[in-house]
Amino acid sequence: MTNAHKQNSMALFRDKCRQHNLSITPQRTVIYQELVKSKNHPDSEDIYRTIKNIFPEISLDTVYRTLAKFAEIGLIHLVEGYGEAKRYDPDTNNHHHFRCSECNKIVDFHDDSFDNLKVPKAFQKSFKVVNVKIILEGTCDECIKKL
Amino acid sequence: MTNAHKQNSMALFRDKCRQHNLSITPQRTVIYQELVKSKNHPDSEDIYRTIKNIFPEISLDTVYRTLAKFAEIGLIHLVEGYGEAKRYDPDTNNHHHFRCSECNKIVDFHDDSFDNLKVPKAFQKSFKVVNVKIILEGTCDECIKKL
DNA sequence: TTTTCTGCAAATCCTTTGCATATCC
DNA sequence: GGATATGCAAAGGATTTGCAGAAAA
Repeated sequence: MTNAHKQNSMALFRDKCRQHNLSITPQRTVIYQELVKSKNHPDSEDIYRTIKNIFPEISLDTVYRTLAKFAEIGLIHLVEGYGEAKRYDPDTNNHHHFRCSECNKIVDFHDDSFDNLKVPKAFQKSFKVVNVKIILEGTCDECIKKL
Repeated sequence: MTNAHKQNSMALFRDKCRQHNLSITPQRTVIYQELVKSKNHPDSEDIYRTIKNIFPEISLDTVYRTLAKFAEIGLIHLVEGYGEAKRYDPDTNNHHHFRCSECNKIVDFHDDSFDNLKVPKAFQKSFKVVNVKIILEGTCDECIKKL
């Protein structure tokens, strides 16, 4: 996160909380601060461990609840782990996936422009990229009808 | 999976198993057959439930072990759920992620060509796509040095 | 017959939930 | 003061593990 973003982040935090009628508690404040400082896309345990030092009475499930809530209101993003079970695909040919956020259905699709993406040069130099995974997220045709 | 693929799939299964010195057991055979038949990217429970009818003595952890093994040798792909804890990102600006398969580190990157992908027309018609998630998978600079 | 796999049960890891108390607005 | 959040403890779901017997190469 850039410095400009860091400076504004606490204001963003307060605005977002007010918008969604969330109380601004010391726990939430500290959790958000730690998250903004972090560089490694932490999980709840990571945040909990860090905060314990400066806020010993905080509980792990508050961290879980708070991070989930932050993600729900769009203050932060969930980048790994969806709480879902592992799901498998017997088709190993090149294709991509759409996942419906409502019913968790996964639909395959093929698209040339998605297949031919060039990995950024900065990565090719020092990283070995084996796979490019693309997931479209949204609402599927059936769920649109239901809503 | 197309008919051509289905016809070849059992041969593929046997070849891959032989290549990796895996015994061809009834359990593995049935699990792979069910997976090929499936259309919905099933999880271990789904496969287990389906197989129970025709193979009542199979155990759930065999299904878990088998699917993990199949994915390991590249016979099938893991498409959802990484067994990892949920991880969060305080940066809500447009960017993408690289994840190291060795150390699970997640690195942010920015790239215009990735930002400007056009969602396939077939999807725009009947699906509502809210987000395009791109994850590069591979080995990071530090882990390359270690290996 | 030697290696590999399976089934069972127990354990583990991540996460959620119910409830009483404490805190925020 | 009423709504909301927290902490604790217990429960839950998904997955893994250790081990002994069974099946594969």
